[in-house]
Amino acid sequence: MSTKGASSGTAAKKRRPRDSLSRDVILEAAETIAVRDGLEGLTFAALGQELHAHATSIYRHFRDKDELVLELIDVLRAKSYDKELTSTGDWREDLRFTAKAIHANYQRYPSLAHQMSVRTTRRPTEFRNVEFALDALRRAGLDDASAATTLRVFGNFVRSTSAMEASIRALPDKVRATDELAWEIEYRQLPAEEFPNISRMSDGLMTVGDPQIFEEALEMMLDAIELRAQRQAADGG
Amino acid sequence: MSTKGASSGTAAKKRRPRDSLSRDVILEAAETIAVRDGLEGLTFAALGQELHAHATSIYRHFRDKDELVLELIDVLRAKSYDKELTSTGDWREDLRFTAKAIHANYQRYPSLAHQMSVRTTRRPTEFRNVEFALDALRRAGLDDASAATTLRVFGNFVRSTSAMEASIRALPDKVRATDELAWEIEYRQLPAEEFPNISRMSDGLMTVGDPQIFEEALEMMLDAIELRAQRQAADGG
DNA sequence: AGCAGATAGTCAATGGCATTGACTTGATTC
DNA sequence: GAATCAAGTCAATGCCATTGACTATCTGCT
Repeated sequence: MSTKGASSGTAAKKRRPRDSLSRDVILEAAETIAVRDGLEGLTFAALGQELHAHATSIYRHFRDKDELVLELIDVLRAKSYDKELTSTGDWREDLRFTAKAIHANYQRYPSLAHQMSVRTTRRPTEFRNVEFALDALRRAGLDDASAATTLRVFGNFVRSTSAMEASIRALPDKVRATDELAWEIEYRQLPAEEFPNISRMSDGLMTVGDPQIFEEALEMMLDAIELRAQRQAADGG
Repeated sequence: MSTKGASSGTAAKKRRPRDSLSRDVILEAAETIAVRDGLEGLTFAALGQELHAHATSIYRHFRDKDELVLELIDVLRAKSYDKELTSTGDWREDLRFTAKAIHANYQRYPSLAHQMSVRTTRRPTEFRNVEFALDALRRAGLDDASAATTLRVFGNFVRSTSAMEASIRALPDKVRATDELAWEIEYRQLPAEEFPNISRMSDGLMTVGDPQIFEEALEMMLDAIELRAQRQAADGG
């Protein structure tokens, strides 16, 4: 009944119905691919296939790939942690919460993490988080100027550390294996006299992707913030 | 005289003399290009041109681009900070020194920084730095286990923060401008009642590439290490 | 109803890129 | 001085983003 007869028979090439494509539809497909194949798999060709559309149709909705990826990142963030953001009253707990949310989001999409950390730092959609964190820092006892500086320090720390951890996870297994092998081989040849510390602590140094590291680092950062606040209180009083 | 007569006349295509290519020669050319055009400009074609050789000749010396880049990174690091590494006796100063050396190196080659942070973490060539840092941490008062953990925390922190700062610097100007514009526009529309902290501290929040951030973060990390050592001493005694 | 224009999908082509396999050349060795 | 083998070269492949021309299809207008 519809336009071009042969829609029933043997896999006829159909033109996608008009207006069936949109930013949202495309972003959904992009997410599917990104989750399945990572950023490397996210090509216009793959997108076209996923959408049963011609690859270049996407250009009707996004200027270029960068625009698409950036918006995908925003979508994914919104999904993960723009929801509930209510203070517990404990500034440490509040900062810990935001940090872990970012960290978790980066680990969920490892191959996007680097872009997230580098392009996302000043997105308008983050105002709410910035306000929340600033409030926590004020409650920690920092004055306005220190809170602003510390926010940037803390934000950079959380983002960059999370991104690096994720990026290492996102490396192809083969690459990681090769990298580790190179280390192993030379490690065994280290003279204990020249490298006493390494020799003594060898076990503690090997694991790299350990999620424990982030937790430890986070607590240390929070300690440092607390210390800074104490010093400021001492100065002021 | 030489082989194929016409070497004098109008720009004859010469074959590169045998054995005139080597890993070192290629890496030197790679460095030239990387400094001039960044990692994006470092292609086999560009390399070929720089070397007056056919692009694919390089495959006789490196398995693939990854191998080349990785070795380039190693060369650059060796140049920057494998030289002098003598303790000042002050553990804080020693850790600060290594951190700043890494940071400086990353900023010198911004487009390589991300790879440096992700691929370099366990290179055999870093044993000397690891040993040095571990020694400093022991002198700070940490026991073996804590020193090992803290080293990883500190190393991750330094590398990732430095890499992120560099990566942002390495973004094309156009991209950065666009990103900042988006923020600016929405920023002006924020209701001060809903975002009191942001509104009050606006000035302190705008600058992103500020090198001050790294310094602040570093001192905070060192504070945290000191605190940890103090706690450990208190526990033990 | 029928036409004009615009919008959204499609298609074919381009140019950049890494990588591969077949070739050539020249030095070394017997 | 012929065989050999490594090191340069060349042509081709395949993946990728991006562009400009083409073509349906929907909208509103008369």
